[in-house]
Amino acid sequence: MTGRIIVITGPTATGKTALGANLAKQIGGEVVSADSMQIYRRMNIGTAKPTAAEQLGVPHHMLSVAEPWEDYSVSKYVEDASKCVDDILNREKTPVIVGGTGLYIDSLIRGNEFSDKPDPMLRAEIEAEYDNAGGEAMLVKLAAFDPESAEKLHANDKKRIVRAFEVFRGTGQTISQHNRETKDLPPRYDAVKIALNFSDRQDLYNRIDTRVDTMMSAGLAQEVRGILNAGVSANTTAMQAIGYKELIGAIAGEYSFDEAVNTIKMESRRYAKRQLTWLRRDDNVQWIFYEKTPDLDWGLHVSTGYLQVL
RNA sequence: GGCGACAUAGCCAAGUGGUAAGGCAGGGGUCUGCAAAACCCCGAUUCCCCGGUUCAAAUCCGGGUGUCGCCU
Repeated sequence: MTGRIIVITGPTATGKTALGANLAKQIGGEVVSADSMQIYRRMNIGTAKPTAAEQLGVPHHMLSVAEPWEDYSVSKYVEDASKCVDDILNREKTPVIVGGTGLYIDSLIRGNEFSDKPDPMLRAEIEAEYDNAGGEAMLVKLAAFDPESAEKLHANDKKRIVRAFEVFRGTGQTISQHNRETKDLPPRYDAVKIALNFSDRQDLYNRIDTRVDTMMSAGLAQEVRGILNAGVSANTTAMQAIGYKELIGAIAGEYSFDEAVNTIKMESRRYAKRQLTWLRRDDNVQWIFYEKTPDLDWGLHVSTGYLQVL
């Protein structure tokens, strides 16, 4: 039995949060965040995490569920978020997934199983092996047990080559076989995906730039200082988030805050571009294109229209 | 006004006689346990303009133009 869920996604700074909360309120649903960084507590300004006011009294799930020093990943997300979604469905309400982390959203919908337990020792071992042997040699070794993956991966793609070895050595099954099997399974949820974007890329970029300025005047630098003072290491995943890693350098005096702000804007634009690349290959997304600036009423109108048709 | 240096892609920049490095930005793409991450692909028929020397010029010569510096 698959439940009907709604997804509001799109690149950063397109107004997903506002549309998601309003839509959920309108249809009596609940929001489940799908944002890899809003997962973390203490990171509010820089992740544009919805404030209590912005949540409009609608229940929001999957926000601030981990500390910045904790390890978190897709598999944990799928595990936690699917519980939220199932619970909402059991209460006869509609889950509204809101966020820009494509991998999290797709994995949640498909109900991906990341069954094999992670073994940090094994991974470290394979990473050392990669560093010593080099990418090309590792691909040759990989081809011996998983030619399919070896062909697809680039020698420089250390992360995925290491993972291919890790899965095989840990489970005895190749990652390509595992992926093929999960792909063949029916999706766990029946989702209507709505993606927000702008007709003109420049409008998106302008929006991003002004939002970064807004974050700075809202005290992003203070937020970063506070997190560092709480003892969070700069090399955690959370502190590698855009806005945080750049400000850490400015706080350390490696460059000026002005330079940091410019870099944050640039990195955010590049991030938005990658998000669009992810979404464009998905034939199941319904797009809403804004002109110049997000239009909440129009977005609500169009998305409720999609819900009636689909 | 005089002297000197420099002019190469949107930006930075290598190349000083043999057929235009590289970096950044930008664009496109990949993505199944760190995903706001990681990885891949793409750019100058031409080097400020005009003429000359040469088999061959971004490279040498002459003249323009522009920018910067120094001097009156």
